[in-house]
Amino acid sequence: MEYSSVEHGNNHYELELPHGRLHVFANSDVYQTFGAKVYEMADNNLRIPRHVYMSYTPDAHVGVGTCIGTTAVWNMKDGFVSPSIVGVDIGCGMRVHTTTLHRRDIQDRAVRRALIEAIEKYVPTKERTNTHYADIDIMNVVRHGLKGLPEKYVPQEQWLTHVEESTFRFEHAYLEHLPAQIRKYAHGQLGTLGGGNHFIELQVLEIEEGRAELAARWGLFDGQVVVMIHSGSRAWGAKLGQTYTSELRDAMYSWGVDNPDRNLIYAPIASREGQTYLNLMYSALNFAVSNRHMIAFGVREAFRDVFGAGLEMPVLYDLMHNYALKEAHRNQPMLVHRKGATRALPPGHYLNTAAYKETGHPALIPGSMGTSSYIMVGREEGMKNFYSICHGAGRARSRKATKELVTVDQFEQSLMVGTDEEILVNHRSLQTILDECPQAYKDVDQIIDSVVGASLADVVAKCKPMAAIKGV
DNA sequence: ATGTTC
Repeated sequence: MEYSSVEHGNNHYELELPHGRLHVFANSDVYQTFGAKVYEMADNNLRIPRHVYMSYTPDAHVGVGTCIGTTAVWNMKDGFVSPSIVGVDIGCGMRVHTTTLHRRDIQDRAVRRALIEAIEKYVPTKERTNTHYADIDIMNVVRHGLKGLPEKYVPQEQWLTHVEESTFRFEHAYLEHLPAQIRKYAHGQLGTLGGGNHFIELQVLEIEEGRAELAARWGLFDGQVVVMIHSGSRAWGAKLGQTYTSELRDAMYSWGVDNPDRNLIYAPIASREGQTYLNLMYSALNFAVSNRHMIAFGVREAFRDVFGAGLEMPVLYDLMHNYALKEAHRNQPMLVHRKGATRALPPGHYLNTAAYKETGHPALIPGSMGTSSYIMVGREEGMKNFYSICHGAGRARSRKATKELVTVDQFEQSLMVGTDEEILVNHRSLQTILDECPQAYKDVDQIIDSVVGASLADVVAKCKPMAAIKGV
């Protein structure tokens, strides 16, 4: 594929692909790692008519239909919505809770082991087999998000306000078109972690130099113990994604729409099919934010078992990296798809939730197991990328290739097993989660350097992992 | 990522 490119400096490249313009944000080291496949994929996405904007963040890598690390924007009035550019794990996102604990309070591995076991008791990775949360009406949750949860599951008022959205509003009449069987696992899966790259980590903060004031305003301090959660909408979103990928594929066929990639699915926002997907997608976002809320509720129970019932765990923030949101940009209503891309709004931006209007909100960026995660804040210059930054390190190689390349021994070494610095894991053997080892991912520090160098966001704190809980 | 199924 032939294309020309312009280097703007500031880790910003502009590529003229056959079907349109792609912006790439990466430092030169990361930029050089992008192969032909990600550009081919971008070009297929650029065939979707009337796109306003498309970009890759430095964590971009090949996904189904669309690369993970894509921001893609259409005008609401004549644009398209794509289940492929939302991704299969609708509403997948990050959440951080703070504590008053200091690193020294969990340095003892017996304490960390107790926390891991307590968390596993309250937060299953697959589904609950007991009758917990019988008073939660799952249809209320998918309609109203956090506001559909009984009050007793809201430990502090700020659990409802320090989130990207507490309720994603949509036309509830579309619930009539929910896939058959979608309710089957929903209740038993609320407040459960899931598998793959999803995790709960105990981390310790290192406040970035010169950022103590903002950190303090957010309730963060050096050496603080925090809990980072990465999970999504479980089977609810997966089922919706599958069903509507297939329905929209049929519609594309009937309209005679042709794309070289038959895994790239899209429909006009105004079409019946587009509207059905878009509305039901918001039910998955409500499930996802409520799922992370209930996971956090379980983590809080676990911490109280270990440290006493006086302990509170305020939420720092909860935000997503797989969705399509209606946002006003350039005085126009736009549909902003973020597939493995995180919104990072600057101080004062109107889209900020009230609690973070003045400072901008924390943008939560996970690393990989054994490497740091980051808490960042957006910059005004981020406007050039519709306020999107990376969603994490980004995969460097497939799960299969990772298992062939990396040994359990190497994985153990990267977790410093057997030393005082060991990062504890809930799994007895690392073999089952070998495809989640740090070697499967790009170097997160290079990704963060790319984002900072592009003036999209700044680092507020680095989060060092002390213990990790993973599903399979 | 997901539950189910060859």
